[in-house]
Amino acid sequence: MELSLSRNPMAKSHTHPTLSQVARQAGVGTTTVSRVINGGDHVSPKTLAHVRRVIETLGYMPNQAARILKGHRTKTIGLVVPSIADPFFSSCAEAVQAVARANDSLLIVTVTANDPRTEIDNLSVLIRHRVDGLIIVPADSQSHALRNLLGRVAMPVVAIDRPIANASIASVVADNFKGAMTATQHLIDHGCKRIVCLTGESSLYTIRERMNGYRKAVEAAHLTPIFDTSVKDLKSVEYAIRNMLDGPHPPDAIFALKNSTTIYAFEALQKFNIAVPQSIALLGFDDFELASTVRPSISVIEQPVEEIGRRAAEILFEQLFHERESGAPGASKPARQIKLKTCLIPRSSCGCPAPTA
Amino acid sequence: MELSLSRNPMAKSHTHPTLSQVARQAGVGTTTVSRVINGGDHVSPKTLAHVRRVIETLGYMPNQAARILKGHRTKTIGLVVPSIADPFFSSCAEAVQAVARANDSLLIVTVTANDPRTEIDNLSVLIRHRVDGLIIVPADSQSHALRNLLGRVAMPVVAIDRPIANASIASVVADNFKGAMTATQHLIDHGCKRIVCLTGESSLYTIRERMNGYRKAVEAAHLTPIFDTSVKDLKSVEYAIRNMLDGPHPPDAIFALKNSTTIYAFEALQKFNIAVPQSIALLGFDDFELASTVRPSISVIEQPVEEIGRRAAEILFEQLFHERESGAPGASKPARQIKLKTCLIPRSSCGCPAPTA
DNA sequence: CTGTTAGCGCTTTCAC
DNA sequence: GTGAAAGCGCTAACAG
Repeated sequence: MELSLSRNPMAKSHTHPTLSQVARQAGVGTTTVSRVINGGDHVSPKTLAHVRRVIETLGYMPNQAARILKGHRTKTIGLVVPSIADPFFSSCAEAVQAVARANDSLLIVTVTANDPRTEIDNLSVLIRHRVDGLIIVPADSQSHALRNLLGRVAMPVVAIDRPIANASIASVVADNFKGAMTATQHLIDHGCKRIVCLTGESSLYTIRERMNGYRKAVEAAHLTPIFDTSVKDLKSVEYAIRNMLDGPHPPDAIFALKNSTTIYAFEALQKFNIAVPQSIALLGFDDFELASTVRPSISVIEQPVEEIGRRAAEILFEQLFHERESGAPGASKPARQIKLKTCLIPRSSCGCPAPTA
Repeated sequence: MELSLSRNPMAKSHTHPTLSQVARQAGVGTTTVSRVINGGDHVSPKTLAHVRRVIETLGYMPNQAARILKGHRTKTIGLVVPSIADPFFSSCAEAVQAVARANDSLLIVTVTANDPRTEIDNLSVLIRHRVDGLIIVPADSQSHALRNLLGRVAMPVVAIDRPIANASIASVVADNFKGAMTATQHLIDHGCKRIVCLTGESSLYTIRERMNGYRKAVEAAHLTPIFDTSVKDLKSVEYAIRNMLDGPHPPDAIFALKNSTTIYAFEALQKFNIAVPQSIALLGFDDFELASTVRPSISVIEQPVEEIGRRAAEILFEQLFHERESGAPGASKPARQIKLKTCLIPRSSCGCPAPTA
């Protein structure tokens, strides 16, 4: 130990001051400093003030890592999403971060691009960092590897947007099935008979659920389900629509199962000069910013995006809380599986009168 | 020490296994295990395989905190933004996280809602967590408190979107001034004489820069700058436009300085049945998803969003790298101040022919 | 190749 | 009220 250091603030200037440096500088024991930074109980007002001043002077900031090592929480939670740039997930993320902050925790975000490998990688990094809990949008609801990893890990996890099959892991998702059913029924109520369902990435849980909801409603009305799972980008949507138009039985409605598909369909319809909703009605799953601004305005099924993120985070911190209380990893109650209601927003593209708002 | 524990994997099941548990279980020293998890050099293939197996069995994951304590990097960087839900910042965030990942680091995101208090709070939490570096969108470019905090902190920082005044802190921003000038000039080239500039939050650095660019171009053409700094939401924009329309000298063009303002203006114009661009041309700063889909499509100045995030992150890791090399906190070179080019995307609303794309 | 040992910065008994 | 000392899980000399 070179005592000279303690007197010279410049010496290790590029390194953070430590608690013991503060202690030495203040002429007190490390315990006292520790007490001061943890609320200052059981410290005489005088020492308290003095130590605080030294802390201020040195610009001391406690090193979280050291605390963690003593077995405490890291005050961080991990959020694993397919993409941050996607408005759906970024809104979720915003909500999650708000709850995290309210619980005095930080949010670490990683993105998977829906790749299971990347997902596992991200998770293991987060586990190494000992995040207190995890919120995850599973790339593959069925993944074995994922279920195993999560199963053996000693921390609360909640899945959002897509549940994790067969796992006792809490989840918060939108009611995709019912939402799609409502949407389809609405189109049927408008008198549509040939409703085409444009899916996109039909391997995803959410899309499959929506497909099922659509099928259910269509069949209940004794109509024929018509799927197009080939669509992917603007080009493919244009191609698909062009084909239908030229076919023997052109559709009278399009139900698009995701945001981007809805927009592509809208653009294609616009390009082909098809009157919406007169010739073909359009309804999309998931709301988006300018849906009400374009002409005609686009009717959609809205998901409670922000609520999904918020609820998930709340459940996570609840679990964290119980875990602390009961010592055990609180697998006590069966994991909550929450399904949030969606909401039909009728605008013009389905045939409803334009909202006066 | 209760030796019994070491033999019984169930004993502390809800706690992560430690390196020494692995060592004991494998019948080797801790150093060996440490070597194994750090690449496995200088370990006999046999021991290596054996230890790996034990690690696998126990589901051991190294505790980052302990490593950090040994003076190593935390492999985390902090990103402090006004909001994650905002497409601009979420795109930045996505880019930053990509670079972080490429550098084997995690991204911690916190949001300030442009509140200086919250900003300082967030920063100090991040510093406690000893993030390796910081990327920040300063709420207030002028803030003293911010400059001080950042100045004394022992880690690289780069500001994005808005620089930090008077501070030797690297920054990556768009060339707002030139972008606005180009935009205004373009409107002038279209023959516009009375170009109204709708600002919104005129206290922000970016907005002020854009205002200056607008003024410069307008004055160069011997026209009169017309600002409306009052606009805030759809209502206020409608009100402002209504007023101008009813006034003695209605404008022939609107230059909106931010995304939401552009959209509000578009909606107001639509609502009042003003022909765009024939009666009033419209040009916005910052591109947005459906700008090309609405009718008329909206011309905008596009910012290299993704590049801003990427460059900032790259600079950060560069600094991190140099810091490690030279030991010193690498304030060697003067901080880089990067200004990225913007780009005019002419669509219909300014009077240009609709792009054929 | 492998193990022993001394801390990293902090919290926490347990004495004083 | 206050401090000494023992670790938390890991890495890094330094011996064998």
